[in-house]
Parts: sequence; structure tokens; C-alpha cells
Amino acid sequence: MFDQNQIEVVRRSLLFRDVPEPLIERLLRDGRLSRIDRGETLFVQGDRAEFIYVVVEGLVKLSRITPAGDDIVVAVYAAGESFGEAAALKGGVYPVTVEAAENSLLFQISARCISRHIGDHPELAMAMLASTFRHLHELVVEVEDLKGQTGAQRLAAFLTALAPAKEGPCSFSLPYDKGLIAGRLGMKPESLSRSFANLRREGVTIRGGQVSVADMGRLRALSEAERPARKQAAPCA
Amino acid sequence: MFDQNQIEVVRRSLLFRDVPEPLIERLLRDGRLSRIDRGETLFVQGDRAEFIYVVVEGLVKLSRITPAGDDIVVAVYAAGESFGEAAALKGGVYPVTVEAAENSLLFQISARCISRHIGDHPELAMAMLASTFRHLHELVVEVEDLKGQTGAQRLAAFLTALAPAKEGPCSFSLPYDKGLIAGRLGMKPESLSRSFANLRREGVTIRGGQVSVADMGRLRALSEAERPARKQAAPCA
DNA sequence: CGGCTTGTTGATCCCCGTCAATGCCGGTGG
DNA sequence: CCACCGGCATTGACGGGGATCAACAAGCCG
Repeated sequence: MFDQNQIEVVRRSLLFRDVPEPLIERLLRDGRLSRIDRGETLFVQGDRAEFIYVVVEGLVKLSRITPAGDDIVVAVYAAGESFGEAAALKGGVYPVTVEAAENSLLFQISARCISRHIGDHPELAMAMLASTFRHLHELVVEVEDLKGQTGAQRLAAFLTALAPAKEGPCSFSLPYDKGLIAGRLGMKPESLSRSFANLRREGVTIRGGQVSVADMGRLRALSEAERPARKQAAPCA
Repeated sequence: MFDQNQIEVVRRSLLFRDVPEPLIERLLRDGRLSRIDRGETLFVQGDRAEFIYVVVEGLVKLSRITPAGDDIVVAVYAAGESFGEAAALKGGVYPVTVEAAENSLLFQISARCISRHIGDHPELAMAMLASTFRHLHELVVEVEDLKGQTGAQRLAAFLTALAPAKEGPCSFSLPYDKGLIAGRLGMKPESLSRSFANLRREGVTIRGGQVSVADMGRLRALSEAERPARKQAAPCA
């Protein structure tokens, strides 16, 4: 039932990579693979959090549905990334809604299974904590970016993180469609289009999901540049 | 050295309230109280994370210093709240800079002390995880608010969370000065002023840190109202 | 080919940041 | 007791970034 490559993705995932071998075997047996098609919903915010997931193939979107009915993208995860750890272990409810952005395969394991092992294996608790910390860190950066940067700058940062090279020219393809990228960057598709148009003047060209950057250093500089003007957000000396 | 009330604050803190009594005694002995004056910096982002903190008295500001030198407020914590759990236990670096927004008293305990006990007491790991999850949840909401609401709406939500009553008229005082509130809500003091001015038309009056709301229901409705127009942020069916 | 989805572009509006002026308060020193 | 001052809050004028709405081009597929 488990394909060798798929097992390998779970084993090397950020969540499990530091878990010792014998324990990971147990966990692999305790969980199961679950297929989910593009557009399908895995769970919605407020659902009782029972399972922890690792993306094996495909792409999922974590979002919040606001009281007004909007759909705000909080994160997008690809193979090797995990979600639900903290909510499920704490025994709370999921704070976000998760939906497949592509046909995907997820490794699913109940929090009960995990916590059963935590007593004997504190390093498992550490793995969960480390993974949660990573999500926390991502969100902190997200908040920083949203509060402090323009759309074009956020796009530049996004491309910088994506590109295989750090300096000089470089070209690669976008990991998912522009509508979703727009959501992830906190803007509308139209604004993303305009942001790409802005970057064109900075040596970034795009044609059908393929991005070419003339100079990565320049792109990175852009994402770190000061917004027109700005000094202190808070008054504390 | 420990004042009874101060011990009580730590004991009842969100981080430790579910830790069994004998263990908490140990932890209280392992940590120490640390005084920090308004404007002083506790640590800066990138510092090796060694300690976990609980606010006993006062107020601290967690912020990010951007490459451009801005100071972006990520969270503000008062008595009973904690920070640094995940970073310190994971053995990483602090992702934010922490500064006292008032003269404050913090309970400080090294992550080493905590992890020494985790092997024997898995519930301690759970407490850390639960607390980290809470921070995660806060940030998710923060991202949602930033992406989806106007300044006046965020202020309305902030006041709603603060108010002692859920319905009808209500009056209370602001927990800290407006400059810091502005930062927390992701705007400039001037914009906060204008947001308050907007809310005045909705039955909210303010004079010198004292807020009076004519109708809490109306305020809450405002914070949940749809932004002029908005449908789907992402394209996933 | 015609419908459908996805991406681009233009016009317009509104929120918020910036800069500058003014008012309010608490403290200090005459 | 009051004049003066520095910090904080408010208000006005202005500009820019992004959302909205609408039109249109480009693929994709039945």
C-alpha cells in the first residue's frame, strides 16, 4: 500500500526527519495515506482537531473564512510540509480551513497515536514543537511583510525564496497558479499582475508560469528596500 | 525573594496552569524573577534563545526589526502571558525583539530546566505545545485581520476583545498608550486617531484613555462586517 | 467553433502613510 | 502661581498603493 518514494517523503519531512528510525516505523504503520482532489476540503476551521498531516504529493491551501465570507490565505504547503500538529496534540480545534490546491496525497496520523509515544520518546514532543515553531516563525514573517512592505516587494521576496540561485541571472517556474500566489501574498490577482508589471522594469520577465530574472541580487535588494519612508511604528524609547 | 502574589501569577499563567503542583514547585525554584524598565530591550531577534519568560507585572512588546529599520509590532503581552517557549525549547534563535512597554517584572526560566523535566513529565511538553499553539492561533487571526479588514474594523475588533461586556453599553480604559495600540493594529498613530474618529459615528467616544461604547453589539457587527466588497481571495473551487 | 477559465489592462475610488500645524497636558524653573 | 517646554494626540492636505468593476486577450476543452 505504501510506495517506497512516498514513505521516503514522510520520513524526510520537516516533522519527522529528526525522529529516530524505530519510532518512525511505528508511526508509519499507525498512519495512513489519504488522497484528496483539487478543490476538495479536508477540514474547516472549528473542526475538532484529531489528525496531523504531512503533504506527500501535491499542494494544500490553509485559509481562514472570515465572518464576512472572505477566504484569506494563511499558508500554502507542498510535499514534505506538515500541518495540524499543535491543534491536534493540544486537543483543540483547527484554526484554519484546509483545501487541496492540486490533486494531493497526504499522510494522516491521529494525534492519539503520537501522544501515546510521547511519554517514552520525549524527542517526539521536541519534533512537534520544532515544527510548530517553524509555523510560528513563518507567520511572524508573514505579519512583518504584510505590515511593512508593498505588493511588489512581497512578490520580490516570494520570488527570491523560490529561485534556485542567489546571485546573477536565473530562471524557474512558478509553483502554482497566479490566483493562489496572489492570495498568499495578500492581494488580488489584478494587483499581482500589476506587481509583475512593476518588476518587469527591474529585469523580471514572465511568460506562462516561467519566470526569468536578470539579476537576483537586484531582486533581493528590492525586497529589502525601505518603503518610501518609515521610522518607528511604536513609541517605546 | 518571591512575593506570594507574583508566584500566583506564574502559577496561574496560561503556560503553567495545567502543570501538576509538585512539578510547578520545582520549576518555580529553577527560575528567577527579572526586572526590566520601560524602553529596555530584553533580547533582540537572532539572539540565541535560552530562556522562556512569563510576564508577572507590566507589559512587553514583541516586534520585528525589518532590514529597512522599521519596527513592526507582532504582539503585546501582559501579566500571565508567556513567550519564547518554542524558540528556546527548539534551541533556535528568537524570531522577534522584546522590549518592555512599561516597567515590568518577568519570570525567567531556562529551557534546559524545562527539557530536563519533559522526559519524566510529558504533560509539561503538552503545556508548552498548548501555549505555542495559542501564539500560533493569535498570529493566524492577526494575518486574517491584516489581510481582510480596514483600520477602523481592526480597532473595533480590538475594543470588542477588550471590553468587559458583550452587549449593550459599556465603558472601560485602554490598556496601553495609543502609539503602541496603533503599532499592534498595524497602523500609524495618525491613522488610529482617524479610526477612533470614524467609530465616534458608531457610538464610541473616547476621552483620555477612557472608552465608552453605546452598544457593544453594534461594535462587534462592525468588526465582522464585509469590507465594501470582496468575494474569493483564491481560485480554488 | 463557442463557452469557460485564467491572466492582463484601464478607470476610478478609498484607505492609509506622510508632512506639517495646532492643541493638550505634565513637569520644570522662574 | 504662571510662563515655558517637550511629548503625545488630533486634524488637515496631499499622494500612492491596492481594491473594485469592467472590458478584453489567451488558452483549453467539449
